[in-house]
Amino acid sequence: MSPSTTTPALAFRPLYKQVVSLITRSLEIGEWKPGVALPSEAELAVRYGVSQGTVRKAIDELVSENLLIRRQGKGTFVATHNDPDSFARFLCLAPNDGKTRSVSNVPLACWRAKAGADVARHLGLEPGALVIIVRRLLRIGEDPAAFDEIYLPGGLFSELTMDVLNSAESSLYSLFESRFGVRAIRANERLRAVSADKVSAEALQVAEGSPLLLAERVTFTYGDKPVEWRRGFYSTRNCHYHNELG
Amino acid sequence: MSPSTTTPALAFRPLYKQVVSLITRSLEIGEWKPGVALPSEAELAVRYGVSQGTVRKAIDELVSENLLIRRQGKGTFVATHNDPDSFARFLCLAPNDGKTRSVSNVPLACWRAKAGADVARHLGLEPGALVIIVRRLLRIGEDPAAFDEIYLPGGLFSELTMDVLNSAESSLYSLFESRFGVRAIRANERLRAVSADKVSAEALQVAEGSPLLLAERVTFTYGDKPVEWRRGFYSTRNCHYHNELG
DNA sequence: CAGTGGTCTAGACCACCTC
DNA sequence: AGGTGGTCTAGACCACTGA
Repeated sequence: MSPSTTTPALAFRPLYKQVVSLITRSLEIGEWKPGVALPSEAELAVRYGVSQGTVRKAIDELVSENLLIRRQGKGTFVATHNDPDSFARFLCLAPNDGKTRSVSNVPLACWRAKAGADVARHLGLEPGALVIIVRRLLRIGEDPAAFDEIYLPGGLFSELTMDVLNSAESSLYSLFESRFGVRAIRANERLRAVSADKVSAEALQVAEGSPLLLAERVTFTYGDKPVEWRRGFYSTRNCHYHNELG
Repeated sequence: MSPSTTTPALAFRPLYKQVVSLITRSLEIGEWKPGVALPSEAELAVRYGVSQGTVRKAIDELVSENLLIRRQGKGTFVATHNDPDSFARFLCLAPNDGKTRSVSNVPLACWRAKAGADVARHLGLEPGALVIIVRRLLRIGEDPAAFDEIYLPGGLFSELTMDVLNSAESSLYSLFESRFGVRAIRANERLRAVSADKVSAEALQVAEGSPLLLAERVTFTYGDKPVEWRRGFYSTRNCHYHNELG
């Protein structure tokens, strides 16, 4: 893998970027499972035929993308949603008073349907393809905080049932990861303010017509492949959606 | 600046972190103004008595914090809100149809007042201190999209008047930077869904009671010093607030 | 103690921009 | 041609972890 043989004149691709690709591929095919340690930087350097510095730079990039986690003196680990650190990484809701409360997940329903045009587009499926729909309530402390309708591609989650949802003790992304081998990496969210319809008003125990925060989310796994489309209605009486602008 | 003399046993501080501090300080005191080029990495290495690699690592960090911008072959520049790249960096509103539209800023009012407990707390001022309050409308294309009430510490913006606001052609942060030497670096935002009161309904041309997105923002400059507290009401009929979760 | 990631250096060479 | 940032290397040493 010497630079001279792998870098055509017009599309220069640094060595460390190639190492990024190779490591990503290994993550993708499951060579290293979530939570386990990668080989040491020195070993990887030998494996890829580059210097340790180049491996470090590649890992730097993957750490900044939240695919890997470094722990000094221990090693470099594959990120996982089962970890306490990145447990509710995609949950932007927080109590107004700043006190931390337990978050609990209450599955309400789970059924199969054919994808409409909208859902199919967001999930990159053919219209009419099988999708699994999950309704659930999220409680923060005692308060019902979010009412979510979640659309999943049938091909990836075929074993998902109400029983499976009920047996899960942790977050949905954690369940997706350990039970279905689907790792959520990043997500795009769009927020709007809407009036509560009957169903969400009831679930969230607010008056029909109350203002709610509507969050529509597409979640991606490796290779920017969409694996979830979600509509969440957030009650912002006791909570808020927080965002850091950098 | 050898490591042995500058790193007490219990609080190890890497050299490059110290360089980060030194560069930040120079930015803070205005040694390098927004938009201009820093000395080359080699020059900085000499200046700080470290290797070029260490300077690079320091700059890497400042680039990732959006304080500096690298341009290969040209140099490293101080980030600025006047730049087309980072023009509306803190604006998360986008049209639903994805088409880009011009964003225009319509100042509505500007007056002085004494800070209430809330505002004082967010701005780190004494209650009763002088604050300047600005009301403005943001149009995206032709649509009124946001109605903002902005609280600024009187000490930093004493020259701010309606005339100044009207004469500004670009974003507010750009104005703060070039006219008042106050550089907005990052911000924390809290979102809620609320019902439109009379004033905001009128400004945004929606029915009173319509659901609106309320964004409360604290903006910080160097050293995590708060310089702005803002309440923005967003109409999400034609726009949405977008957020990327990594 | 040995193994891991983290820092720092010096030097070579490459890609990009401008004159 | 000469400057800038960007990549890559090899090697030394430091800080942290756990047996």
